[in-house]
Amino acid sequence: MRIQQLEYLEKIVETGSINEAAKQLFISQPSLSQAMKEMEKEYKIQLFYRTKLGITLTNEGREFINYSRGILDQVNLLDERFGKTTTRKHIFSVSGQHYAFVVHAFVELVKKIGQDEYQFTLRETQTQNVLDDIQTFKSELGLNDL
Amino acid sequence: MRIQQLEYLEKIVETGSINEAAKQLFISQPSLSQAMKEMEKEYKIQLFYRTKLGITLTNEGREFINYSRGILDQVNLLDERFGKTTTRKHIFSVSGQHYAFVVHAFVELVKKIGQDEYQFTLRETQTQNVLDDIQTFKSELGLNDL
DNA sequence: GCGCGTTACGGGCGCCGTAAGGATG
DNA sequence: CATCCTTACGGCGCCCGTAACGCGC
Repeated sequence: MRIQQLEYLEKIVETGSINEAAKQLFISQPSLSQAMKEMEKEYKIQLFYRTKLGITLTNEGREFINYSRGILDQVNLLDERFGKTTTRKHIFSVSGQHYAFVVHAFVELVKKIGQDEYQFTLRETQTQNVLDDIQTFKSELGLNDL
Repeated sequence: MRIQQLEYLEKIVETGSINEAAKQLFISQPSLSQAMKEMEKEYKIQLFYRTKLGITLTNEGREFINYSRGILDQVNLLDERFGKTTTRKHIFSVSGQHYAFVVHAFVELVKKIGQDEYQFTLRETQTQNVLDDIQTFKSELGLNDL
């Protein structure tokens, strides 16, 4: 079992959907699905009922995530004490309209640079908001189709 | 950070030596050394003072291992609840005199079979004890140079 | 057909082992 | 020179991404 898998699980429960969780975790949906399968196999339990409207936890799954949170809480304590997040990160933010190529390029950038030194933010909004974000220095980069 | 790395750290502290810990963990000493370096780099801390007589924890290292134990305790709770150890494992034990080739073959076996279904034990002792172990069914296999 | 999750498969990175190096008693 | 740890380097396994599939609305 990897700590990462537990974090994945948390996100899935939070969103109620493997698809949505995968987007927020910046990984592909099959990878996430497989990661959960691995844990289910490792502990020989079933975590979710898979339905067409996302997923719901089984009773075992509910119990499992309680233990999982105990672990993640301890991990967070360690990370906070030993400066995983204490060092102020540089910020790089992009505001733009919703286009697949924007999201894709942004994800690729995040993966290439890594999140050790930078805090990345992508804001998907409307034309005028993009202009405002740039004018107020809320984002470093704006994309419009004007 | 991997849970495995924390378990490695525990063993090193327990034995006071990277060399000895590596033997007990069935991994090579450089691998273990590298695993600790990775954590030190990840959190930008120094865990040990490396001396010729093994290692000793730094103050930061002492604090780190306290957090580490908090995590491992939670992990153990989960493992115990979800049957990592509950299913009784088959036992395969070997008693023999201390020979490098015996240790090597044993380790290779453990790696090949895996520790999911079997509980492996290697007893290194003297000729008579080997005979006793076999006679009392304490071990399944004995090796002597008679 | 669209949206959800799964299965199949190839590639790249990371962990481990072997070998060689450095330091200290 | 013996012991302990580190550095260098190659291989294999594992995780992820792309692609194709199954299934229900």
